[in-house]
Amino acid sequence: MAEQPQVRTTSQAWESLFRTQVAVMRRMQQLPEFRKLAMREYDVLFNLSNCPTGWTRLNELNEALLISQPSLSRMVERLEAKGLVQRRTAESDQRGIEISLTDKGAELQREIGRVHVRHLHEMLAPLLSEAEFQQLQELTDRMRAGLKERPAR
Amino acid sequence: MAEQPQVRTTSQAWESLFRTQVAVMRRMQQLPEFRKLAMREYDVLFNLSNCPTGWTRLNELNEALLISQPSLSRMVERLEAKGLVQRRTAESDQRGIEISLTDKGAELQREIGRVHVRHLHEMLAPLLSEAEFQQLQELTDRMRAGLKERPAR
DNA sequence: TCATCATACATGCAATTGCATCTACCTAGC
DNA sequence: GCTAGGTAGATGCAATTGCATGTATGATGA
Repeated sequence: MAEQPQVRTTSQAWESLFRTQVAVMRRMQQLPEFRKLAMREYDVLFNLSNCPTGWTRLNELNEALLISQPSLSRMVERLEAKGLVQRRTAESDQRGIEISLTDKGAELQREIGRVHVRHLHEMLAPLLSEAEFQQLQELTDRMRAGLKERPAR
Repeated sequence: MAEQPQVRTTSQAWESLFRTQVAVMRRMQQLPEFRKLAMREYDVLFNLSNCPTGWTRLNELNEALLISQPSLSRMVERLEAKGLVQRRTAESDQRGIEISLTDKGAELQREIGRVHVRHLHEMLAPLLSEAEFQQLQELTDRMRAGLKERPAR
């Protein structure tokens, strides 16, 4: 049976993870690619591109982001105005909205995504070995899986 | 000699780390403690509380945060107006500003910090073992150490 | 069936943010 | 010493954000 983690251990691990995220993000934000589209907006396109059916509910999308519901609502409005996403009311629930990428939006996502991945790799590859990155992913995947069981609200 | 990581491995590890950070943050933001002070403002107090000398340069503080320099400049202004931080011009460089917590600011930081750590632990402890959290910290610490050698700009 | 309550998203509005730019100070090279 | 170029923060202003709340639809129970 695995040992129960100490308070110091969990909080220090969290702080280290968090600070690493900040350090990487700061470097990413400086890339010229994010002049076209703010990081947060790209994040929306990216999340939409990962959805298997193509269409995502607004509230579901909101859970994957750190912005408030009204902010997302208006951001989607702007992205729609730019022709990057489409909206429709959900069939199963007339209150709900479903969103998907337009061709133009999908294209832009891929374009930025390629550069994004390339820079990320240049930045991260020297830091850990293949096995260590796999280990890191395994640990964080399990954390998210565990969190999912107890939803945010 | 450790194997050189693949592009897929680094980008997937990053995505997993990033998503985990979002999932944890979303849960933290909902806590009633962050009514008093926005997360970003707490983050400033936290960073100041961790500084050994007590005083931190504005630009140095900025590097630990994901907000722009003008935003931080004004946020510090507001925190000063609330009596949570103090400012003074740096001795070594008359252009620079140094910031530190006031007693009131330090008190508030500790108060929120305690609750913060407690909730964090309740949330994270069931997810991984003691050893795994240590491993996670070790990996992310090394990532940051490696990033530090090649500064953000 | 029909009140009652919950949920999904939109909107008014004040606060915060970022971009571009400005000012003050520092550093180099002459 | 002085000028050119760089760095640290501050500020004007438009855009974005969050909070509180509104509107419409869905779910529940007497």
